[in-house]
Amino acid sequence: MTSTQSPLRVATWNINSVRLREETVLRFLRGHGPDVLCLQETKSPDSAFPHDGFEAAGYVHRHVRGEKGYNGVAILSRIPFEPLDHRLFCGREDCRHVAARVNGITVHNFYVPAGGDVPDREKNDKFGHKLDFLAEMRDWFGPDGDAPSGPSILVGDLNIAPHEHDVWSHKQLLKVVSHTPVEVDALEAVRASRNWIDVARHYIPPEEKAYSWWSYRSKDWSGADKGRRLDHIWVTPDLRDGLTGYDMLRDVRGWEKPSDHAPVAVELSV
DNA sequence: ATGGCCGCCCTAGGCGGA
Repeated sequence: MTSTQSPLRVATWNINSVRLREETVLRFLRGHGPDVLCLQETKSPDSAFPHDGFEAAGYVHRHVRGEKGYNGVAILSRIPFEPLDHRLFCGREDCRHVAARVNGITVHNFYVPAGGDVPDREKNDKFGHKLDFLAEMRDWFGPDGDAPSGPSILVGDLNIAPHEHDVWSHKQLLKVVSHTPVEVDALEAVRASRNWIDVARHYIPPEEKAYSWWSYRSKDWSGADKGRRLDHIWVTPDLRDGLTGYDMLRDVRGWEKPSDHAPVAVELSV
């Protein structure tokens, strides 16, 4: 029986190639020191995952699911965990989910499909895939689904910025994939499936802008600040009273050769 | 105010990202 009162810190980061940015991840681990780091878009087959550097940095527990070139998720931890079975979505073998049980808490790491350019499933299969993926998540966590029960944390690049101030311009992004009402509704249905708490908005007032992603295309990403909050940390209501902190690590987006996503992190006392 | 930028792949233009 695990019994701790020490804080558990969990971070999530779309790293956009873990092999290209191994040193960047190590810099983050040394500086921020989360207990658990969930990565998305590792873009690495498992046989080529850069285990050695993370091992040396103390993240000796790892659960990785990668494929060549696309997608890929991983959980790195300096505390022991029980690897859990991943779930396949939309009948595909792609690597968009991985899970583990840490100190009695189930941690789900997701990379939701981006959805392509056109927000219409009749014209764009990728958008249909995104909506179908979200519907399967909703059903899996819902009353008739068989997702693991008990205290849980759901993190990842969910590729949707749900609230008005999760994007730089609500009005200008209403028809842009990541902020369309149909996607926002689909994500809300996932959230409602277990009454997940959106930890960022638990701490940040709704009228305050909050972003985790800025396009590579902007010459001055920070000055222009046309971001979106695509990366999320949700917890089940039984963990609400354990929440002790939340961070969006914007500075990391400004490091040398950065990912276009910044890490976000939660701390809880469990 | 939308730009055009990244990273990947049986190395070079095409795909996916969002």
